[in-house]
Amino acid sequence: MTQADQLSRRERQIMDILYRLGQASAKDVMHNMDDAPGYSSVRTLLGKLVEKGHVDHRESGLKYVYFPLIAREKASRSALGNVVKTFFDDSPYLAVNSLLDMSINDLSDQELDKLKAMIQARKKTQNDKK
Amino acid sequence: MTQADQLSRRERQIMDILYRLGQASAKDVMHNMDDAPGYSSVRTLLGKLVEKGHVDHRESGLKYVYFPLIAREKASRSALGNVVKTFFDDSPYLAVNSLLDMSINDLSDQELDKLKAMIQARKKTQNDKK
DNA sequence: GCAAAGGTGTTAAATAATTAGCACCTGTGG
DNA sequence: CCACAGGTGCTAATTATTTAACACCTTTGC
Repeated sequence: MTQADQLSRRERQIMDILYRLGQASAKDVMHNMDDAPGYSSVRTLLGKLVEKGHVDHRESGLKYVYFPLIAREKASRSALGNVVKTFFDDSPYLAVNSLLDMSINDLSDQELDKLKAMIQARKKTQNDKK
Repeated sequence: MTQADQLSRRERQIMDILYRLGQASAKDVMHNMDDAPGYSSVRTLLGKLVEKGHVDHRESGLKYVYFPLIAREKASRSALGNVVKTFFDDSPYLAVNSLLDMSINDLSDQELDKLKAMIQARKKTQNDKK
């Protein structure tokens, strides 16, 4: 059972915002929801996430700033893995394929070169192991 | 606001299963949840998803088989896009990078070759446009 | 024919999520 | 000094989600 499966609708929404921003005050979170509830509600939700251990907060001047407790990178792997499993028959190849396809206009020549080099390196590694 | 933001915890869980399996009976769905509620509950949830227009069903012999109404490919793009936005600063490059990195052992030499070729083709297209 | 198995539709209850309200505390500017 | 702005903690009510139960219908095997 995955992590996100434990969270309610609003809780996930907020976690995503925290991962996107890195950290955020209650007000920040509210302003980043396009169907935001009241300020008070957002605060309650954040408190619940702290209770559940998904989020922590520190004082920043007069207010609190909240941030995820699971590192962004780890969470990103998990999220990516779920998408691959759910929509790409657990095949990273198909996922990369689709990702390249849908972002054809967002990738610079330079980035494409780097990806090519990275793939080449992977091949080398595999061959070494044989 | 994304599609999944409208669904409750259980509803998303079920949608994911339907996308993973392509189609499924209520019993199939239940057996694919590792924290499954009762059979009756699953049926209610499925009914709600039908009501909301996310899912349809057809008779298959004696029972119903449910399937998502939004095509898998479209949904996959959306899901992938969300992950890129949430965890990779909206950069497809970083996402592909990470995906290659975490699945190094799952990609065959052949697949790596195909990806390389695909990237090469993308570069060509870009150059042609200039 | 008829009981058992395995579906369905519908309804109602319990639980969880979501929202808002109020009292309080702390700097800030006049 | 004191009112105001902008936070916080806590509590309560509403609403949505989640769950289960019951009555019924259809096929299957004896």
